[in-house]
Amino acid sequence: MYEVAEKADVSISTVSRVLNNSASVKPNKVDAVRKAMKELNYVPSELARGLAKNVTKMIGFYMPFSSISLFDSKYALELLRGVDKAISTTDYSIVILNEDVADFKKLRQPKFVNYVMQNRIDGLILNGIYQSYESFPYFKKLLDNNFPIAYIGKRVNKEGFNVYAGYDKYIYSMLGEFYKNGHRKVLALINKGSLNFDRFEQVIRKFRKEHSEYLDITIIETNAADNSQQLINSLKDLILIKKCTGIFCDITSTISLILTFLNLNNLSVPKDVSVIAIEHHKDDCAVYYPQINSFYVPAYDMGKIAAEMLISSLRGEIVEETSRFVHANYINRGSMKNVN
Amino acid sequence: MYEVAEKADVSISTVSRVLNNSASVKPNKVDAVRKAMKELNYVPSELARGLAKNVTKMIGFYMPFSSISLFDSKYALELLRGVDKAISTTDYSIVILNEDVADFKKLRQPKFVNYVMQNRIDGLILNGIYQSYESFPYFKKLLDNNFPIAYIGKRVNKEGFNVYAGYDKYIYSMLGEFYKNGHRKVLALINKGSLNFDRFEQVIRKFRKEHSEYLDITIIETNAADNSQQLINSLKDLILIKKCTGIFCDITSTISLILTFLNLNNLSVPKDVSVIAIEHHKDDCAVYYPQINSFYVPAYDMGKIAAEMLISSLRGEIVEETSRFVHANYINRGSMKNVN
DNA sequence: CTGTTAGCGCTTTCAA
DNA sequence: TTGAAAGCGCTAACAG
Repeated sequence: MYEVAEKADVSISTVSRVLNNSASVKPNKVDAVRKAMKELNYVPSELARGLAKNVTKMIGFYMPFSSISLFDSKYALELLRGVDKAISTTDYSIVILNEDVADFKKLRQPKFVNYVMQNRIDGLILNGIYQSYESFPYFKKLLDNNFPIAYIGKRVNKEGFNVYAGYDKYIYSMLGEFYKNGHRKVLALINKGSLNFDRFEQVIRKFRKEHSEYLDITIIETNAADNSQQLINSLKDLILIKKCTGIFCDITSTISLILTFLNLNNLSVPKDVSVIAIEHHKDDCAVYYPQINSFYVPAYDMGKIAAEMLISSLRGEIVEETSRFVHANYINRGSMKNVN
Repeated sequence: MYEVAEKADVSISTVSRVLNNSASVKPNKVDAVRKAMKELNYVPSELARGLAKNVTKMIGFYMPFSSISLFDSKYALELLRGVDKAISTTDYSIVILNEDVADFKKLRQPKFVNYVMQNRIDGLILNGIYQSYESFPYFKKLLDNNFPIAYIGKRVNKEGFNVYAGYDKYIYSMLGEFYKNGHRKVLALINKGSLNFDRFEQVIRKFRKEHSEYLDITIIETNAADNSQQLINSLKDLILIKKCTGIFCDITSTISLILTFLNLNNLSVPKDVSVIAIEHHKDDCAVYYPQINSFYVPAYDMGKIAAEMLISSLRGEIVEETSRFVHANYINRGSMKNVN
């Protein structure tokens, strides 16, 4: 910077002003500075800038740890892909605030808290904190202090920005699909990392309360890392013996296995078993044979929207809608049979 | 920091020394400082530290842009997952240096160059630069300047660290599998984002030179974002009309479609068509029905190894092996038939 | 072993 | 419209 100032025959303050458009500078000096910057191949240090301005041009992306890592979840990745899309056109970058479980125990507070306190990030994008009792209080505090946060999930506060797809709502609709098509015994495969176990059960209770006939739902927790043998055994029990006529999968990664299993047992979809899944990427469930009905939860869009709201507000623009709902569309591909 | 110094009744240098273990400090003072830090809930600013020490505790992850984004590629994500695994147990974080194509044109140099020049990252993990003629020169220059880099791909220099799976080698083996099982007309589906198009053709040329009978390989470029109709048309041409007896997929995402297509046309694997794919995640090809043979390229391990080498060297440890080869295992699941 | 002091590279009053 | 100077929060000689 000194060199630039020298070469352009001005003071470093003027260089700074040119860099930031922060005050009026005589056009000829502006040109001189620009020229000098070019010739010297000058790149300002964001670090020093950050120190002076308390700004880092970094956005943290955090998910509370669970049995699975951020990168093990297709949903999280779709979210991140959307965030990345929005961020990559700006001068901000994404920092992955992924957390080791051991770390958490040592620090006794989520990684994102440290990053905020150290002024290493200007804003935060969070997912799933609602479901994490360890992280939630810290999140709430940051929110109360008006730290710029966009989170994916139900709104919890007046502060911050959020995007949500209404999990309770589309799960309820899903149950409704089975119910109205006459299914009364359904198997639900819930991924262990999804953190939504409790909410799922809640929705079931609500659904039962509001419907006359009993909907028998057996929940199996699946684990991406697990050996598939365990799942196969469950399928044997519940499909072959208990005769469930419907299957719900909350992630797509188990679908192949299910279809293979049914195939091997001479059962077909939807003739013998109806299937509904959640897809976080459009048409992920259309690649199977047969194609599978799904609720499409547009994680990519959600991440993108969250990031866009955050960036806008960071730039000082006013964001009118601080809470955004995205609809989870039900896509009928013929894997649901009416058994009445 | 001042407050801590005051509270502990020492100077800020002593606080700094305690923080960094940089010099011997009297135990009782150490305790006093530690205590003051706790009480004040003091968190040192990595930013200021970085400015003074020229260190940021950040590792950049970069892939040259191509038709697809980093987050659209399963391979890249597996890599990143491995990197994350290694990084998450350290005090470093990953910065995603994803690039917008428009950005690149504006800056006229890859994003990672700016990050290095701005001292925003301490090290760099790169993938696929070998195949990118735009990024390669910059990469080479950084390497020559001994900037800490670990890259995935063929070794190009004495400097830096690299991990490679030997693309040419396992592609050659793959061709060999088809050849020795009597296949002479094979369809190869190459993902457009993989950047490996040229290398693939090179390997074919080499293979043909070294084998007496002609291996007829038709390459189709697939595009993850594309409508699948185009691929189906190609399959009709090449499988139904040209009667290719083998299919090679370099990514798993097209497998479902292929199996569905074959199924609809009353063709079965491996009776009518033999299939080999590349899987970047263990047993990804085992979920299909029937299961598909694959070369397992352990992207997760590769990312992990790259990150580990980089971190070790950043910590000042000496890394003896600066180049690591990981073997791509061929897994036979019965989707290859001998047609002799 | 410890305090003083001069930076790291930039921003931002404050005067001029 | 511009320059001088005082920081941002920390580290690293240097001197004692």
